[in-house]
Amino acid sequence: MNLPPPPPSELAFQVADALRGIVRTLKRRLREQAPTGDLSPSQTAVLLRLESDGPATTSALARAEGMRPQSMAPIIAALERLGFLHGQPDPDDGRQTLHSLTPACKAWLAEGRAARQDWLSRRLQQQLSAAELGQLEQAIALLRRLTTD
Amino acid sequence: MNLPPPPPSELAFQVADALRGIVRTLKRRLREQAPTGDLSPSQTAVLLRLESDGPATTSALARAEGMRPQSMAPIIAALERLGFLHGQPDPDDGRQTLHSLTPACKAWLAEGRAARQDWLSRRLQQQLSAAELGQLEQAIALLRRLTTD
DNA sequence: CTAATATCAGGACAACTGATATAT
DNA sequence: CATATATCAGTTTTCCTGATATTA
Repeated sequence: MNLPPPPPSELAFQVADALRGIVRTLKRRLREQAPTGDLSPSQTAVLLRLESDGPATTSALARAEGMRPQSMAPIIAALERLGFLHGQPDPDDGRQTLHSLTPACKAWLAEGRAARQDWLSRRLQQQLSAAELGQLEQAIALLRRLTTD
Repeated sequence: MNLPPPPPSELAFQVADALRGIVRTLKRRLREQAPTGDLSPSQTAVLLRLESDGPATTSALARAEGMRPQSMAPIIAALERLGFLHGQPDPDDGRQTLHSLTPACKAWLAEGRAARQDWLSRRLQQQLSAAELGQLEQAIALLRRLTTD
C-alpha cells in the first residue's frame, strides 16, 4: 500500500501549464513546415513505420497499426502505385511479400524532416543569443528526464 | 530583394534536433494521460472548437472544419445523443440552431485537461529540483519567442 | 427575389467482417 | 492437420454532391 504522492507545488503547476501550451504550439508550427503531400493518415503512418522499423509484410503492418490485413492491402497498393513502396516476395516464405520504401520515398521523407529541422534551426539562430541557446540546451536535458524512467 | 539568411550554427542545429525529439515525445506522453473516449476525430474537433469559440450553428461549424453542412449535421446529432451538446433555436433568426456544450461535456473536457496537467505537474515536481524548475521556466520564455513574431 | 440555413436523398470511399485459396 | 498469409466478396460508416423547404 502506497501513500498518495504529495501535491505539486505552485511553481510546478505554472511551469506545467506553460509547457503544455508551448509544446502544442511548437508541434503545430513544425508540422506546418513540411506538407504531407495529400497522403491519408493511414498511408503516412505506414511510411513512418516502414522507415523506422524496416521492411515488413502486409499482416505485420496491419497488426502494428491496429488494422485488419484486408484493410491494409489497399493502402499498400495505393502507395505502390505512387512509387513510395515496392514489394518483393520473401525467398524463404512463399506466402509473404516484404514491402520496402523506395529510395525516392526515403528521400522525400528525409526532405520533410530536413525542412522542419531547417526552420527550427534558423528560428533558434535568429531569435536567441548564444548564451540563450546554451540555456535551452540544458533545459532540454531537464525535459528528457520527464519522459524517461 | 533579400540576401539569403545566414546558415544556422552547429549549436542551433543540435538544439533544434534535440528539441524536435523532445517535443514529439512529450506530446505523445501528454496524449496518453487522457483517453479520447471513442469519439471520432471530427467529433473531437467540434467539441474543442465549441469550447474555445463558444456556441455556433451547424453551418458555422462546418465552415470552421472545412466540411459541408450536410456532413456536419450527423456529427452534431451523434454528439447530442451522447449528451455532449444541446441545440437551442436562435430567437432572432428562425433558420439557425445554436449548439452549445452541456455542463457535463465541459466538465469532461476539463477533466481530460486536468489529467494531463496533473501528470505533468507531478512529473516536474518529482524529477526536478526547485532551481531546475526555475531554469525550465526561463527556457519556456525563450521557446515562446520562437513561435511569436 | 436573392441569400442563407437546415435537411433529405443518393453516391464514393475507407474501414470493417466473413470466407477462401495457398504455403508452412 | 493446424497455422499463417494474402485476397475475394459483402456490409457499415463517413463524407461527399445535388435538390428542396424555410426564413431573413
